[in-house]
Amino acid sequence: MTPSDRKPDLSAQIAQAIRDAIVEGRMIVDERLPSEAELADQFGVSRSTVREALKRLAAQSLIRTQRGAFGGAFVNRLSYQEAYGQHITTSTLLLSMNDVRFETACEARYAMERACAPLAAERRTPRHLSMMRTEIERQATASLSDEDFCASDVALHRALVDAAGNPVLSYQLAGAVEAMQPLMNMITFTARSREEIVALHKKLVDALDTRDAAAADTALHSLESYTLTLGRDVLAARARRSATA
Amino acid sequence: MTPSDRKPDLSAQIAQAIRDAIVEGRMIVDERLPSEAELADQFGVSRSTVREALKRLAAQSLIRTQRGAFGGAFVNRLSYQEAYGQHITTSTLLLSMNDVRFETACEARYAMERACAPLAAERRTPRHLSMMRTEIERQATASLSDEDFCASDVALHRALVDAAGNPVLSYQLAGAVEAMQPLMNMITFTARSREEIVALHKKLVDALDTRDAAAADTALHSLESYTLTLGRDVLAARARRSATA
DNA sequence: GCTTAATAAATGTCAGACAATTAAAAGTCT
DNA sequence: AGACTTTTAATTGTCTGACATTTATTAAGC
Repeated sequence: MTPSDRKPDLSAQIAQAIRDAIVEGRMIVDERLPSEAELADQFGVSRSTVREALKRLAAQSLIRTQRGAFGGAFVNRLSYQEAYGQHITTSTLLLSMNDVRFETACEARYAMERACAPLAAERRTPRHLSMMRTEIERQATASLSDEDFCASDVALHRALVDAAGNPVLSYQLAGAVEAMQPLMNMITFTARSREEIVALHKKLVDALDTRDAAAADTALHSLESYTLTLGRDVLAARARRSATA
Repeated sequence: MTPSDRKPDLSAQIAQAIRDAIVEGRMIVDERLPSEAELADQFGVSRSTVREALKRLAAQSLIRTQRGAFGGAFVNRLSYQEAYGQHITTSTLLLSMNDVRFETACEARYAMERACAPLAAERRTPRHLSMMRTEIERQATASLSDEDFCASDVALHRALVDAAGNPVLSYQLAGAVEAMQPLMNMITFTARSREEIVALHKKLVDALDTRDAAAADTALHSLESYTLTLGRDVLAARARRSATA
């Protein structure tokens, strides 16, 4: 009855049928799907329609295709790498297209980072610490552009997340952290604010170094409120500009 | 040189080109893409190839299509609803296909839930509390199947996440919580274990009711370790069975 | 002015052809 | 027999052209 529940395309229906089979485990990883011609027969549609369905599934990394004899479409083992990529694309678009407030995204990001701070404090390796310290040094470089500063910030926080040693957590948080980058990029980081951030980053790494979960939590809270202040200033300045213009 | 860097299909290349335009903001929401025929001209390919590219984008909810005169493909505003759906599908598959250990998924899930507990304690409305209490009552019903018990568990935890009042956080966590369900479904909940879980759920809701973030955190910690125990028992039993078989 | 019919633009689907790729099978030479 | 080469068959990738279906606009008729 609603305008959106009209029957979808044949290719969408077929894609959904195969997707269900994969998600419900009726088809297992690396299993070969019937050839396009066979699928066309089975579903009673043309090969073009089947191909469109398969392309939909390929776009979600559910299948991969191989040409040639004994080729075909195979159920794809979804790798963390592929899942990361999709999650980041989706999260970035979700934020940019829905006018998500800076405060909201910032809050979500730091809430999630705090979630992995205790685990990171427990499990961080020397490699994690040195990676984070390398980024902090880079951030102290005066000649760094705002964009590069942001990128380094993301790299540091990514290291924090990875230090928790839980790939599922890393996957889930990658989207939140990376998707924030475009929002962060609109901030102009003054020399003063960079100093402040670098100091807080140092506190954070030192806390992880000494396995002090509480101190790490505090550092992240400080970082959140400071980032929030910076973001608010930018938005306020922008609002003033548009009011006078 | 690696086997994977061979040039992808034309339809994949075209999809990527359009995807870049959308992600980078060169095409804005609700903007109409050229017709399939025009795109075929522009890219110098046939209409079929263009269609396959568009289906890829549609599978990611990046575009929607409308038939008829003045129809065509339009840049789609990615809704939270669509993003949820994709995130859940991806997360579920990632977990089921990569032999993620129960412990890992469980840890990630509760770490993220604890992240929103303080916000939920602050912002929960009476509606959230009553929703959670309704689910707890249902969980105390002896006749409930294991599957329904799990579903109610997910509903309760979903309410907890939503109580944090941050849609971005809700989106990110939906995947983690829902993707756990298949793993949880393998657990047989005895009457004794259900009592225990219901008691912990009550503690959690009471903590939110009194806006006691620390108590909520404690309840979630207890829930995590208890869930972990249940999961480990199941896995141990399964290991015994397969050893004797 | 309102209703209805024609129109045109677009996507959806189909059929058939050929190109490109690739693993297996068959053939050939030493 | 074994190593190398050629052929073959299966399968995906791409193109062309046609027709069906949908739908907003336009025109016609009353």
